[in-house]
Amino acid sequence: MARRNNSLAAQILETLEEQGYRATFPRQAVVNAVAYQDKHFTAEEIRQQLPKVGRATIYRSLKMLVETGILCRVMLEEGNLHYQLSHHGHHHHLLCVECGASQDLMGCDIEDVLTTVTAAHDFQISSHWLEVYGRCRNCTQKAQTAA
Amino acid sequence: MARRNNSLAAQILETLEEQGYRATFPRQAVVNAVAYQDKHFTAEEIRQQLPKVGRATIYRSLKMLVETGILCRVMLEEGNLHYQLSHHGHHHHLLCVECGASQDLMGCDIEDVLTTVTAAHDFQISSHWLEVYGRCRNCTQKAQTAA
DNA sequence: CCTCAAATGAAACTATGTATCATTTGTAAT
DNA sequence: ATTACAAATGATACATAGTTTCATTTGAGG
Repeated sequence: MARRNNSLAAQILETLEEQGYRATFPRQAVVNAVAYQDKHFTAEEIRQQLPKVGRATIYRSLKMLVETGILCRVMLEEGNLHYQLSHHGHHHHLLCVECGASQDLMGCDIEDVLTTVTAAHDFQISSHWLEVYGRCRNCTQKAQTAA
Repeated sequence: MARRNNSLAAQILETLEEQGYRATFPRQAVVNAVAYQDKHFTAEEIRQQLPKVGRATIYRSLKMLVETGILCRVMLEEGNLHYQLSHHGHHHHLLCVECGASQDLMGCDIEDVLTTVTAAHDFQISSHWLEVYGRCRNCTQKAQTAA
């Protein structure tokens, strides 16, 4: 697991270097940290895990990682923005409101629905943002066992 | 136009009173202001329009209006949360990135798609959030004329 | 081992709220 | 009309999430 995350971090750093970003020590620390997370996370959480790295640097690094497509932002139900690794291109998230787990929803079938529906409104879609909230398999089972 | 907005404001205040909220002067000012907006707006925009009302009161009133279902929040593409009147129950928004106009998307057809897609993930949906970005009819036409 | 742009960190600033608490005000009962 | 009192307000401080500025440091190429 740790190995896998390390190689993931290495892979991210490689991508960044290819794009002309310097592999500084603080940057590497941030990349390691985000590769290590198993849930969506906030900038402040990363900051607490890396007390030696300056606050501005954490925010700058996360912003850069979002811009390069390595991270994506997820919107929680209450309206808070978190970050998480973005393994794929366009995709959406199934967010478990119980445990915070997040699954990717690939093959965005709603595109078709949206094009049809919005055509009636004379609206030209450029993009959309969808978040789905609910309970993952584990948490559904737990709830049933408890009841 | 002004008359219609005034009656809208009156209607909102009536709803609030029915729910046990007192019709204070600052509160009426906020309700008038939000009824007067023709686009989604921020708390700060309302505040600038009502310099005599305290900042905390503006935020408290907006929160209350969201909780009572009179306002809803919309997420802009960059991640900023704005407010707008919520005329209906569950609905989504078509947000014009050009002029900021927002149309409601009723009859949420994506529910069905979501249930089907997420069943494959053993995920129990409780809610979802969708925002659609693009260009409204006016702005599409303007762009074509200009080109 | 220089050089210099890129990156950093400290600190101040912005935006968007929430919490506290002493004071004011609507409302319902008298 | 007066009063009583909870609800609401406003000033202020605090919280969170992020950006900006700028003097200093550092990584990478020559």
